[in-house]
Amino acid sequence: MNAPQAIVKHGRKWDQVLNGARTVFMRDGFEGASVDDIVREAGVSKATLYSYFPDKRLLFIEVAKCECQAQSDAAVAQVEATDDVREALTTAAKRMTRFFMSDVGLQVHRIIVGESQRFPEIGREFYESGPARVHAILRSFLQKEVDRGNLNIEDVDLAADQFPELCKAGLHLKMVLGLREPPTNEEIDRVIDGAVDMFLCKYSAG
Amino acid sequence: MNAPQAIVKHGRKWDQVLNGARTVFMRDGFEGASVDDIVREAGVSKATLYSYFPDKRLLFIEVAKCECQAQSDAAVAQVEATDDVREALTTAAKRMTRFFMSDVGLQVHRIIVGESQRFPEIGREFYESGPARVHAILRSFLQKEVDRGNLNIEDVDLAADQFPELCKAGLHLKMVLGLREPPTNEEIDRVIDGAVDMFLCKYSAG
DNA sequence: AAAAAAGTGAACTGGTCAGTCTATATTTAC
DNA sequence: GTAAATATAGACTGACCAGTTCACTTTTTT
Repeated sequence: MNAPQAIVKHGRKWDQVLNGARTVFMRDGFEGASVDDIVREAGVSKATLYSYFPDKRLLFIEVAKCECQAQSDAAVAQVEATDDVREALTTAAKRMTRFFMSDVGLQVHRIIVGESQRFPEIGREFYESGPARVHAILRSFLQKEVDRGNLNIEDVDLAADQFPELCKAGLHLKMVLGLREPPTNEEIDRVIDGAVDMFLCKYSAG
Repeated sequence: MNAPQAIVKHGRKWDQVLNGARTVFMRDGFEGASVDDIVREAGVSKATLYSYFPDKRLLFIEVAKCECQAQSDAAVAQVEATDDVREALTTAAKRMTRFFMSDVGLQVHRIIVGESQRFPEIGREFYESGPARVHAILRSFLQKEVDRGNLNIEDVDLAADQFPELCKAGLHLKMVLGLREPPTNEEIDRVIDGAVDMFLCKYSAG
């Protein structure tokens, strides 16, 4: 029964630490989370946590990177699988918007923005593993459609920046600040359709 | 010489306290600013500060409200003075974008977003005195142009949300996270023109 | 089963900080 | 000129918290 356990690069409690940290950081924010809370939640000793991570900040960066990569991968997967441009954009917008409005998405955004002053590398890691990936994928999708003659875009880079902003349209800021209930599906559709309509109005070929 | 000093609603040192607080909060953020730093900067004793404000949080709210009102008043003034729609929108966009990218605008945004979890009323006060005012003014301007027949907008509320988002277009997030230099005037114009073009492409009458 | 690796718990250090208090001084109002 | 209001310095309290250390236990490897 020498089942070849996947190489455990970090010792038995690595996952516990990371899961506990994710739970507490997402609940209490960076400053609000105490390391003692995290080890309690993780069911792990403080010494163990500090044997994995040199300090609280790097632990948080690890958590944020994992969340971001997972979510941004999911958000843009199979956008390129669709032939119809409107349909592809609508799908992408749906995924993006849902993530923007999700509890995890909002909380990561709050913490990253709040801490980016004190710890600039947090901001960079987040940007690279989240928004930058979305931008790159969107950019290459748009370029492909331009080459195919389906879209007519002078400044593809700008267009790839505009589309995600349109998907936020007022909702995102209000949610980030905790000023409203999560939007209904109808509200999300209204924003998404508005975004796609406006985007295609400007950039449709012909 | 009984010069009728303007009614000092708050004692002689009120302004000193507020100015010192603004300086330190803008430099160090909310958590990063210690009350001792603030009284030192303000040239005032700790007891004096606490005679004006019951706690640090309310002091910060006062500072943030002042900044926001001043800035959002300036940002939308005289938008309605122009007859040409494109010109009016371009002017509004310029003001908004400049504020979004200014040191004060970025820092207020960072602090508010970071602290809105712990102190929800901070988020509300900020929203009411900033974004909500911009939205209201923009909304009424757009409605007026619709009534005049210059614009054709089904959902004026949505449109008034879309326009400010378009003015951010990638730049804002990068600036908030400290990932780039302030944009040049050319970069700002590129974003603004892109925003106005797209907006009018969708909503121009006729 | 023995050795090596990983984990434990709890106490401890050194530091920070919000908010209070007191006895004293200065400014303003009458 | 006197009383009331306002301001002062800074010590103090009580709490919190990141990160260390150490003697001890459990798990894994061989």
